[in-house]
Amino acid sequence: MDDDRPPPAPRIHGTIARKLGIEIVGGIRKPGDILDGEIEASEELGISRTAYREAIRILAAKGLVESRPKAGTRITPRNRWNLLDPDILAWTFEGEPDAQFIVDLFELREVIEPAAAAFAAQRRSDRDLAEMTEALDGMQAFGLADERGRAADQRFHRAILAAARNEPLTALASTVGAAVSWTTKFKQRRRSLPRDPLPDHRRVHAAIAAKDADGARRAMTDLLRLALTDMELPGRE
Amino acid sequence: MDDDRPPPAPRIHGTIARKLGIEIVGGIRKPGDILDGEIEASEELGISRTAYREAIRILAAKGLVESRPKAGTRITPRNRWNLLDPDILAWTFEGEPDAQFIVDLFELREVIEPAAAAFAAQRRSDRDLAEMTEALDGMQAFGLADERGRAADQRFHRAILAAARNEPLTALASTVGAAVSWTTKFKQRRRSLPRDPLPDHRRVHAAIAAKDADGARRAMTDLLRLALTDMELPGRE
DNA sequence: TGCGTAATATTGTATGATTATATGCTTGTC
DNA sequence: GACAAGCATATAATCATACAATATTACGCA
Repeated sequence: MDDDRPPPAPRIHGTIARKLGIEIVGGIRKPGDILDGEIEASEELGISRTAYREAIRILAAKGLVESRPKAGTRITPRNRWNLLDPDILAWTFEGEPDAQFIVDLFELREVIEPAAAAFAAQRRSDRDLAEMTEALDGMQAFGLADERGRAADQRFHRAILAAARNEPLTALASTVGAAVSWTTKFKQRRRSLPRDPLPDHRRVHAAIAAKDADGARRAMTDLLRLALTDMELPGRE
Repeated sequence: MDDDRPPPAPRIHGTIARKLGIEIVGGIRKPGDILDGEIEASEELGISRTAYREAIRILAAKGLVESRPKAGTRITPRNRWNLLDPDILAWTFEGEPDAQFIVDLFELREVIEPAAAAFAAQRRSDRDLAEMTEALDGMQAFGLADERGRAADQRFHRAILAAARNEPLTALASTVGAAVSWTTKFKQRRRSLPRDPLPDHRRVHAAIAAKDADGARRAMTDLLRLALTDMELPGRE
């Protein structure tokens, strides 16, 4: 089921798509803007028109741009963007994401993850639980200052979504993962790691292990609340 | 903010991407399968290699396939697919979606929409409310047997998500919309329209109008429960 | 049997030419 | 002066072909 195949080496079209994507979600290019023509743009980038066009196709597939003959390729309004697309999310955090966006993302997590934890408590297999345990141990062993520790953190949350046995829900894993990784990055930038997040995680784990759905839901809600307040972000409005 | 521009005329790469996409999500082509080489495939379809490649780029952007030199283009495992992508969702419902998938989608709605309704009750503008009112009137005027009535139904749910003032949440609108439209289609196929769904909707509307967050949450939960039981789908497992 | 190495099939990239499309202007009409 | 119809044209869409890069596979060697 897992694919241990190494990720393909980066190709030009992907590289360009990423570059343009970052510029778009980062606000350097705004909705309504019209990109340069294919010939001009590809020359400017020093690549062929073929590669450039394929990059545009990628962006169009994610709803970032829309191109039509004679009119050119223009950036679509934000509400047409597939904000939950893993690449778009990654590109968003490549730059300096809007504070409100992070708050929104956490709000979404507070909707998704407690429910997922409750489902997971009911439906988990022993293998799911083992995966969570392993991830938690990884967090403890390395700490969130270490890259491996952060990866374990993501693995924990991902394992819960997987254990919920709901495919569309699982598809949100990358969304959640993006928020998770940003959290710790953000906190470390502020040099404020006031609280050890591990006990919160252990409580969630224990509830899922005990197949206590309501407990898992509550524990996950607490975990998220605390994580958000730790970030000391401005509230809504 | 809305874009009243007519949708671009269908192009070849989009058409082919759609065709292949439907075959993939429909299970005709399975994860691990390797597609024919570019030259062979494009000849078979009667198109140029360029157009075929752009179609593949679209599918790759949505996580359906992955191509590498010498190895060919292969269909990725399901857990890599962006199931929430609007196109993938549409393609899924183009064929005969798995019953379990529909159940999962409703489960996701039961997580998302009640929370969205609660947020909407707190944050809605008068304009949001007017949009919901209009949509509801449209449902009543045309009924769900009419295409315009179904469109109004989707508009209602979309308006609630929009009123929740949370961008990532709003991005799930197409996901929810797909489930909404499928619901009525499914029910009508069974020739069973046992209950008028309008009162359920009115209750949600009233709670949001009154800025009653908890009431909105409950009303939406009820609405979804009833809609699901109406479909008479088999339960989990 | 294992490892290194090279042959080779396949995708990736580049270039140039042609076609189709919708825009925006121009013209004509009221 | 405003508006509608029609056309010229810029632009993306498609096609065709050639060449480069890459990773798999098979082969040969230790």
